[in-house]
Amino acid sequence: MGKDVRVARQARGTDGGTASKILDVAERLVQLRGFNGFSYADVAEELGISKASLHYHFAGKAELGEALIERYASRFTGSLDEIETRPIDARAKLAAYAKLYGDVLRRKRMCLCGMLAAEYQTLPKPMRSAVVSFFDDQEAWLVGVLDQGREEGTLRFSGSASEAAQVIVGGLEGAMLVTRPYGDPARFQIAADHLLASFAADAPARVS
Amino acid sequence: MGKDVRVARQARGTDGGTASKILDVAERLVQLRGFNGFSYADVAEELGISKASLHYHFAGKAELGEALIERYASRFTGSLDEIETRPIDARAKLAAYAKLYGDVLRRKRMCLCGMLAAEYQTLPKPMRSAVVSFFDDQEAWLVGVLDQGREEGTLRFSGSASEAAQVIVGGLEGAMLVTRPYGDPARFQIAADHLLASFAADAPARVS
DNA sequence: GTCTATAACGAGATAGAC
DNA sequence: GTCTATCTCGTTATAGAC
Repeated sequence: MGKDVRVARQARGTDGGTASKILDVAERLVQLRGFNGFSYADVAEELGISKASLHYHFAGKAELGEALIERYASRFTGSLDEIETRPIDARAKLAAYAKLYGDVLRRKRMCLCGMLAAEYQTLPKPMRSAVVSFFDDQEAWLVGVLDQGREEGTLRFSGSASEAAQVIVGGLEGAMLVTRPYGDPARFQIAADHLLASFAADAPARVS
Repeated sequence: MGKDVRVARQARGTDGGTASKILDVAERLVQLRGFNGFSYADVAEELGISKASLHYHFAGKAELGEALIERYASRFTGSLDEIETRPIDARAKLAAYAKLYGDVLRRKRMCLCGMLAAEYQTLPKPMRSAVVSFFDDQEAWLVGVLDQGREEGTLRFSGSASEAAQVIVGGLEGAMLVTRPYGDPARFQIAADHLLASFAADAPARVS
């Protein structure tokens, strides 16, 4: 493996190095407790290293936060690409998309960017931009699926594909948000199924 | 006005006294920044009083938080009662319900309990219970409206009314959550309209 | 009911040795 | 890369005067 690849993986926190482990722990803590609900001390203790070492890898909490979103978004993009490679129709792609959210919830976590959306007003500017970009990316991918589904006849919706994509992202994030206090994944599934059904073409259109 | 009423109003923060003003400021700060995103110092400075005075009215942040949810839930219940008095069908009641959320969002705020749901894992136990109770109350009211709508033929949905209520609460909370970073209320409205339409009976049923 | 003062703790961050 | 030690500041909370 060339040095460039190694450096790139390290920067992205995809290898098994310390930076990667820091991101793993911090990511879980943010998804569970929020960006304002964890500290460098929490991460350091869990990894058995000092707070000072954290600052070597990530200058400050803001930079750590940026790296968290970047890696999370990158992984999500990877999952979306993988779904695109499957020989399935658009409706099934939508179901696979919803399952990504369900997988996060089954690990007792909130979507990283959904959590950060709640804390949006307290975030440093670079993190804010990254959160919005995450949602933009999600919706751009969904627009492609929705257009495909409308063409092939598996999906049906009124308004623009962009609007429909916003409805889907909001619906899934909200289902995660409200489900977590109840600790019952079935609750999420009901909302997700309803949402998907409201875009399916195999039932008569209902959204005027 | 009798002493009992006065004491009760004071306890609930519905009069214009100091406790009420503290709740007003704290409520806005939590809805904007989250429970872990504001401090006693923030509230004290805005009101021009000392932090120590805050502790006279609310022993600690946890007690302030409980009082916040209690008052918020109580006001919300009042709004639901008011909707119930209107001579309108269930579908219109559902639209009025969604408008309550839209009103919050137009003030740039997140639903108090939606915000607290994100921070759920970091909340003191009494606050957690109060948050869950809030959602339970919302859904109980919605169940009544949904049953009415199904009987009178203005609403249509598959599954139990309870499940439908969960879908509605999650959908509205999620639309608020994702809309706020964009600062565009129209985004919320699109999601809310879609949600309402998916339960309306004037279009053919689509949720299997 | 409100104040000043301060305690007690935790947060993010830095210096400099190893 | 990682450490110990330290700094500075913010946060919650309390004591006690007025």
